[in-house]
Amino acid sequence: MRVRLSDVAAMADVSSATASMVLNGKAGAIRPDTIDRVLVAAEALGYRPNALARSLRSQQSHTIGFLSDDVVTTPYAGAMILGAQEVADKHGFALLLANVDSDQEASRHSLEALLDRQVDAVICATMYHRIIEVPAQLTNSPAVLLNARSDDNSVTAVVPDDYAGAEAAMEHLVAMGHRRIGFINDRAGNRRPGFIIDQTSPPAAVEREQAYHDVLRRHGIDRDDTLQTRAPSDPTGGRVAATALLDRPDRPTALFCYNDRMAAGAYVAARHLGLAIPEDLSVVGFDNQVLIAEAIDPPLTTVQLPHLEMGRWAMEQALTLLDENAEPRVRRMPCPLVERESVAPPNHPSADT
Amino acid sequence: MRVRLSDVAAMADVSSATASMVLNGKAGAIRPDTIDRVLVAAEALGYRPNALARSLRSQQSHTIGFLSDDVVTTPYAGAMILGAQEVADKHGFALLLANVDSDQEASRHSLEALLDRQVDAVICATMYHRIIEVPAQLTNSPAVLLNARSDDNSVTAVVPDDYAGAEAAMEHLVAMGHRRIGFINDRAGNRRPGFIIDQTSPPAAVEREQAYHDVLRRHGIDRDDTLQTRAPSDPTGGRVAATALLDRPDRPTALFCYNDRMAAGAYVAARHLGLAIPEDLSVVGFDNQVLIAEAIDPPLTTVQLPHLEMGRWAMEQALTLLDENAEPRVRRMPCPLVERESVAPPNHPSADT
DNA sequence: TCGGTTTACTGAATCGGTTTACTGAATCGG
DNA sequence: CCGATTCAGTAAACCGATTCAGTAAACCGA
Repeated sequence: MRVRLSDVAAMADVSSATASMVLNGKAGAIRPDTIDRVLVAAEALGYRPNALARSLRSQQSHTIGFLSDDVVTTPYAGAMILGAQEVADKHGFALLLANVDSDQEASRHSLEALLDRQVDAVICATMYHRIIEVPAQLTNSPAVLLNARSDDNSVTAVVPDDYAGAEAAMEHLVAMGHRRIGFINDRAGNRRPGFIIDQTSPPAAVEREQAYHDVLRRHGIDRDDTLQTRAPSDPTGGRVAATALLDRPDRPTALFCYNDRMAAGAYVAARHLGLAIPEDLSVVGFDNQVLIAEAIDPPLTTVQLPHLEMGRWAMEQALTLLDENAEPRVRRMPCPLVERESVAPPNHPSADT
Repeated sequence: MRVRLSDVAAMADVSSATASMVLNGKAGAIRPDTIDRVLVAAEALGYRPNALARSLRSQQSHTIGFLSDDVVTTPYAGAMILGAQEVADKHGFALLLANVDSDQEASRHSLEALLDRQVDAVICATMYHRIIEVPAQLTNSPAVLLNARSDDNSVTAVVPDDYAGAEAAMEHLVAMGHRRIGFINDRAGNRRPGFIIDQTSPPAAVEREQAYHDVLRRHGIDRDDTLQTRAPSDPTGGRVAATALLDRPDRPTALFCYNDRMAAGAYVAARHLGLAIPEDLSVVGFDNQVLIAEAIDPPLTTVQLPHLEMGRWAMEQALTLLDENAEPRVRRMPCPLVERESVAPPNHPSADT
């Protein structure tokens, strides 16, 4: 079997207590030559401590539970996990995965599987920016919400700053000279709840809409509600919505889309109407789904969701929660604008200013 | 703190040995009323066994290590993890994550972190179908390769059946009446090795090329090497390669692309040349990156990489390896053709048959 | 009534470490 | 030269379960 501490101790001719202290750097009162003997023996035998035994005694598993609500449907998960992973690794922690789905019972079970394994903390990630109800079982152990926050902000959380991201996108369009800017928002609804429950409409949609209006107002552009619409957040939804917005004389010169998939749909609509991007129509998306943004022509200017950074931050917080019990804080992570080639000054600047 | 088994035992007025047996269903020789007392006590106290202690004693952590070589860069990871997760969950196993990168030293360290935690088996996943050298540390514990296989097939592994997938794509094109079919393959090279080392050129590229030629030959279509080209596997590579293939009088009526990103590039090339898809040009991709396939117009017919199924299969194998030690086997998972709208019969059937 | 089984449980060892309290020897101050 | 420290290290308890060997009581047949 595996080499045990006692094997090392025997070889070095010391007690396992001594060997333990040496290998853990608590060798304050151990003679240098003894330390050497232990070190040499450990090396010779290729000793690796049994983390289970260590955790049991020290009541610290050096493991963080990562609970997420649907790994497969979005490619976002990877970035969040990687960010968390990266930080965990640097601190000698490992990530224990569990995923919850719409089945309440199964979800509780998954969470308990994590807790039973004595994870030191859990990171609770959602695939879309959400406001969730924190599972009761989580209140005992340190928890960080990732891409979600609790309704009362009583749990440390990190979410994308959708408002600022949308603001940047809109400011960019306005700076390019656009005055008539359409907004295709997500049609909220039929998000299946799950053990994690939406309490209000998705923050992303409301924040981006707010930013859309605020930027226009700030620049003295009159509100025109016919320029705003909602649709399912997929390419088809985007195409249909964009067609409605664009197929008229006073069409907007730019479109701000809820996400890149809808933006891709808007591209299709524009082409069918004979509108060239960016000459006749500028488009900005959201998410920076590189797969889409680089696959469509021209490459899409969009706003990045900082999944990697959020993952990192969440793990950093989780780890600090282990020593200090800090006040819960909610971090809004910036969403930088990623400029590609779908935005240009309008061909025929509208004259409403 | 947490409720321990001894707390339950005390409440039920039995020894912890008895409580243990009752709760583990080995209560063969325990009186029904005693069983009840224990059950009631456990329920009342909300007892949950400490998995660490249990694992230490039973020498089984009920945890599988999931080692992967780069979670973030591709959206494939999610599906593989989810598949593995799903099966693990069903059997009461959890997934412990680790990722390796190009840094050998760091990678060894990650793997050891898994092994130290006494994972019962390890699934070693790569983001691209590869032939890898299995890390020496893995030879002791059960291991399954996911989306990769070892050079000598001495380790159980599951890979996509790239040959059959490409065959299906080509047969589909031929069945639609195409005789002049272009093939844009991946330009192998500058794949950074890593602790996991490529030994030959990527299997996906060679298998798909083989299938391309075999299908043509099978249908008596003469080989025309000017219809085949290679490029970096991104949209730009696809666009450049497709332009070269299409911008000539005897252009192919269909294009088989190494992946969906290149196919998207081919769309761009076609449009610039005034070719309508699928009327003037049929296109088939590979990967079934839904994000791309549904975002471009028309939706892309492509071949699916069965990541979810491979993830499931790998975990199933890993779990069976725990009880029986079966012969290593290598499974080639089918890659189904996903028909969308980018394929149609050729406009002007070529006359070379 | 008595030896032998069964029944229904318990004590204690164990997994592989960590940590505390303690001890024998060396050292030191006076 | 003696009692008090310091030094270097060890025995044993402990983390929270599982499990084997053992035992007291009940039961059983002759």
